[in-house]
Amino acid sequence: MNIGDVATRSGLPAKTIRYYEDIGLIAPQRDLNGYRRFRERDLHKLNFLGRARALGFTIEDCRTLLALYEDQSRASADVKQVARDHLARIETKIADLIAMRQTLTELVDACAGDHRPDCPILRDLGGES
Amino acid sequence: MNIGDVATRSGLPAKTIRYYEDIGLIAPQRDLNGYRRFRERDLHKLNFLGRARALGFTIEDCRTLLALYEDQSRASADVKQVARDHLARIETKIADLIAMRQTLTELVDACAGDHRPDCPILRDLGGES
DNA sequence: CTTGACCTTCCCGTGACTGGAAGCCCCATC
DNA sequence: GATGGGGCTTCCAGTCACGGGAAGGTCAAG
Repeated sequence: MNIGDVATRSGLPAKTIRYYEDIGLIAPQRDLNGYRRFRERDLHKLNFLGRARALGFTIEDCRTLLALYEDQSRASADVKQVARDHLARIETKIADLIAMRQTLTELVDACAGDHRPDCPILRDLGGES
Repeated sequence: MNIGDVATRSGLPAKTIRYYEDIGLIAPQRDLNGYRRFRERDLHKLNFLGRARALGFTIEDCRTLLALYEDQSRASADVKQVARDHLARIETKIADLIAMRQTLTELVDACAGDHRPDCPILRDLGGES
């Protein structure tokens, strides 16, 4: 398979796949003409990466997870720890965003949104609340 | 006031304040020695920016909001639109993160987290669900 | 006069790509 | 055999909102 084929089959842009090779996540072989040649195993790894990235894992998390994936003697505790740390970061982000949403919703609701210049949103941002 | 003073009083790092000047959000005067000289009005703007950023507005949003803030003939509808667009982006992010949290929670709960290699998290990422 | 805190500019690095330029390769068609 | 178009290659630059750190000027206290 060439890069276009695995791009289609993995759903990842070719650019991203090259990037993943650059940073050492995958190591496809090369044809004599210099083209990358991907095997099923590479495609499998790319799908793994795509799923992990979709769950919000960082690239470094992905590197760790891939290594654990390939290590038959891993302990599931190690995997769980990575996932739990990530989950904690997500919880924090959600909480931050919900706080923003709360404030923003209040401000938007309080704003008349008409042709007049008076605006509670700007008053709040300006500290004149 | 020098940059250190406004940094303390606005809660923004000096680096950030210089950056805001670089990109044209503020325009403090200069002393003869080249030091930036901030007036109350600059500090006020910085506080505005700090609050807007804390609510997750992008820098470009901030530029728009600041311009509206200074424009006495603005329409509050314009401000509201910026805030509503931003709110929509936040809602999307929250939804994405909650979906991730859901999946991750299920996977973490399903994982024994012991010394054994068998791991539902990796099985899922590997597409062997 | 020296010390140390503060200020200046400038450049590089972050994360995870994305866009684009310049150029090679391969296949099909005329 | 020339040509055209799509796919592949590398490399460089840009994204966003700063942060780190170097090299050097400035100021107030002792």
